[in-house]
Amino acid sequence: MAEFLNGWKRSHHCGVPCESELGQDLTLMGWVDGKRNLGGLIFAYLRDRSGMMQVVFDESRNDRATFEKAEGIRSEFVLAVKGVLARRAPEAINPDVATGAFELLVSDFKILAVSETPPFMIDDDSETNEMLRMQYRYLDLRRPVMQRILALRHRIAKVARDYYDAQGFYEIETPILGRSTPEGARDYLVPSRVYPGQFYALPQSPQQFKQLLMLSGFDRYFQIAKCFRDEDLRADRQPEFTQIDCEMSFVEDEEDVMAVHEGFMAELFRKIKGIEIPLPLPRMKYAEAMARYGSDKPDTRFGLELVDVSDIMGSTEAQFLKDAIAAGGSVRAINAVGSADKLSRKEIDKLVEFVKTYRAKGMSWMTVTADGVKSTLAKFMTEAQIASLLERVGAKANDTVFFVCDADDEVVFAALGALRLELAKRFDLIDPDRFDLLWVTEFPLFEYDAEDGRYYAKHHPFTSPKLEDLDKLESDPASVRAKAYDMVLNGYELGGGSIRISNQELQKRMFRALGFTDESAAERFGYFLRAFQYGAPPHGGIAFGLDRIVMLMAGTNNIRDVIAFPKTQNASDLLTQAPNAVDDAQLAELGICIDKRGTE
RNA sequence: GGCCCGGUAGCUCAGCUGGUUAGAGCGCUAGCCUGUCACGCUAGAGGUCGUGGGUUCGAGCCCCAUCCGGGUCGCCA
Repeated sequence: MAEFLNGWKRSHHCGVPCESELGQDLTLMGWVDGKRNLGGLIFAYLRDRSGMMQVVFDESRNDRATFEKAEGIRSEFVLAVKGVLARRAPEAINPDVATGAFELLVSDFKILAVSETPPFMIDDDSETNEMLRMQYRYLDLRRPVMQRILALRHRIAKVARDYYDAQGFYEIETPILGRSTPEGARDYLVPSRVYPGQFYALPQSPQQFKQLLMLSGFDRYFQIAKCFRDEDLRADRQPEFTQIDCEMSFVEDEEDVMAVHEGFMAELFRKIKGIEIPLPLPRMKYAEAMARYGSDKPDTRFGLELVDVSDIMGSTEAQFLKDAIAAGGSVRAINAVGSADKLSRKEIDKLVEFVKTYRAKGMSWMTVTADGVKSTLAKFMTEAQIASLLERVGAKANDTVFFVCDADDEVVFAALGALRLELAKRFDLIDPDRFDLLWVTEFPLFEYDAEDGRYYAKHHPFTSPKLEDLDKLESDPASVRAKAYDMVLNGYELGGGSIRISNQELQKRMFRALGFTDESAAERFGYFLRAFQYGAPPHGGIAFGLDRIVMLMAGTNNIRDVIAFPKTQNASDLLTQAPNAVDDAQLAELGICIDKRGTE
């Protein structure tokens, strides 16, 4: 049934022909996108990645064999079509299609491939279950919206290559098969056949290699790099993802690095969105981001900022608040302006349950009316305390104020940060056309892990501390700030980086602060530390999440939509059925013995 | 590992307090139709109700277990 092209050459893509091709003989190729058979006249759209063109088969014009063949075409058949491009009558123009004023009057055509009826509609309007879309990803990708997103992804990668090339960065590949590093995310491991019982690790990022490239004198490096992390997934997290990874030499100040890379973001928005982003971008210190937004990746497109009310609430009769503050915590509030008449008691209770998922023990609230306040806290407070509280958070009639208190500030921030986003979603406070870009700077260098009873590097152990905080490295590690920066867009972390430690003495102090002995540091990072003995230039860098950039520019909040062949939340590939069991001979070759009794 | 939501025709869904033969729209198949574009009209096919067990005179609906997909907390230097 299917025919060969037999010398036919495509003259145009389907979405391209316009005024200038009118009256010409064209040859188009593509997929049948719906057929309308009116009897002696058959219409269909032919679709390719550029768009669609209506093709017309006419019993009075076509010979009988051609017309009868046209009656047999079905959705998703692949056709090659020859015909004359004609203008449609004004009343027959389809304003919803880019080529809607034209049509191809078919003289001859070939069926290049037939198709089964697809399991779901190939269009942008149908809301098909994502499981099915992933099983038939090659069909899902035919949908115009998916074609647009992957084209966008290509153009973003192209802008990155052009921009960094123009800035003097070399694109250099680094290994996929590498060495497992103990700290950080869980590694994907690949067994070695040659060394039974030993493993390669897939890179979580090219971090150490790019720093070595700086030592090698390449001065500026970038790479569009696949990275792998064997951790649980989220709507914006996949086990394999792509970074635009950069590193540059002879910089010691964060500003030197940030200036180059905010230029990239501005270029992206200019070329992709036609939006001018004023530079420099706003900078916000980590401490401010946490205090105002309860997040190190604040969405600054709306208000509902956090307010510290510890001093006022600590002076009330509410013992549970006083205890938390005395234990080093705080009471903070969000004023949900104008929400009192929109939030029922039941909905407020739901919000209380919501913040509990962020480890908050509870949440108090206060609704303000013209007659006064109604609150779970009012019984603990004097009139004057209520008045100063309302003034502090700027509350007026019809506002609801929410309070979270905990002995651990992190819990307060996490709960109110999440509540803030939830309220914005609920009351539709976010302008979807707005792009708020900023840098978050001065991150803490360390993170204390209560379970392990030690400090961990918040970024990684090669991140440089702020030089002015050096004297606190041993005495007060929690207050040491890092030369680290994150780029944030609309509440998403788009990328992050740091100035690295290039000074050997400082690196040794850093390892000691992290609880490594000289021996254990050498054991884990020996080759890397040795490299720094041979002349390391000061350097720093950044890595952007390409998937997240595409996601935000495409206007989706699902990372799977911007990856051609994504994985499910359980890290499986529904199309290829990966991962899969392998036969015993293959395992034997790798020296791997799997105990199958436990797995049944 | 925890919590939450979902799984009924090819697709999207409805299915009441457990009660007759499980429905609708789209799609599909066949016929008619020369300006359609969500074509129209007529007729038709199409169901392990995710899977296994249980309760019951009777289960799509209730209970238990399990699989799959999604969201989220932990996790993600």
